[in-house]
Amino acid sequence: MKDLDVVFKALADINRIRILKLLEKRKMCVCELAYILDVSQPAISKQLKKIARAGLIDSEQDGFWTNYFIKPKDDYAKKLLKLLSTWLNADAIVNDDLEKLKKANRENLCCKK
Amino acid sequence: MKDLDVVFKALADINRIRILKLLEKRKMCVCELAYILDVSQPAISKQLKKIARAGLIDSEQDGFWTNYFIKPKDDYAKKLLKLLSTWLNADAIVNDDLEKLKKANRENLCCKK
DNA sequence: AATTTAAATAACCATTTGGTTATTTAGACA
DNA sequence: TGTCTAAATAACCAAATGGTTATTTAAATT
Repeated sequence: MKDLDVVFKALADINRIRILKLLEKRKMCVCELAYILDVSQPAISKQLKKIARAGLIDSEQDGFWTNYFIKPKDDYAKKLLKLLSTWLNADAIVNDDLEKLKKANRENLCCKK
Repeated sequence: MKDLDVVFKALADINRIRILKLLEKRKMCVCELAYILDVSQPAISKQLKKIARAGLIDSEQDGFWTNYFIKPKDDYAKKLLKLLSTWLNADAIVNDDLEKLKKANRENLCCKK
């Protein structure tokens, strides 16, 4: 039982949903997400940790950066992420985020200052 | 967007999940749920309100009692409740609750004191 | 009309949540 | 080796959560 409520909790926040909708498109690093959601880097780190603990995402080192990506670890995660991928695709906030994502450039956002 | 995170929030609590797994079996009144989950009547009322606002359940008057029952109001609710119905059917807590449900008798639990 | 009973609401409290700024950690490269 | 830089962690805070007890509301019965 414990596991399932952890997964639902991971999905029960607008910013975490926004993160997941972004990760549907591609791997992303912390600073890109912080830029797009317009919250601090530690806030994103904490949210990612919560999503990761729930078994929805994983991460890998990539040079300077840590890439986070969708990686469902069990049936709960698999089914819920699949559902989520069918939802919010016409949502205003999500689409604004995706617009911002197109312009986002890791090298400019993070390193250069 | 707002709607979806409200639905996930409604599912993001063990006691609310337990309530929904019970309502999968049959309509129930507040005092039956309070007895089975072993929390106070107002606690159940609050949880039910949260689940109802998320569009997962509805209620109807039945004599002295108010019956609550599964009633998904939109696609979010429909799909998530369907998933939930396939999960936790071997869960210890859920099965204990269902055992207790078999013995639960509205007339004895509520009215008689 | 008065009484009884289930459920809702109010008031309260401890814990959790989700953000912030400041600091530490660890990988990449000069 | 020493210096950058991205990400993690620590410390903090206001708001939300989920429970409690006490009280109010509203439906059903006498």
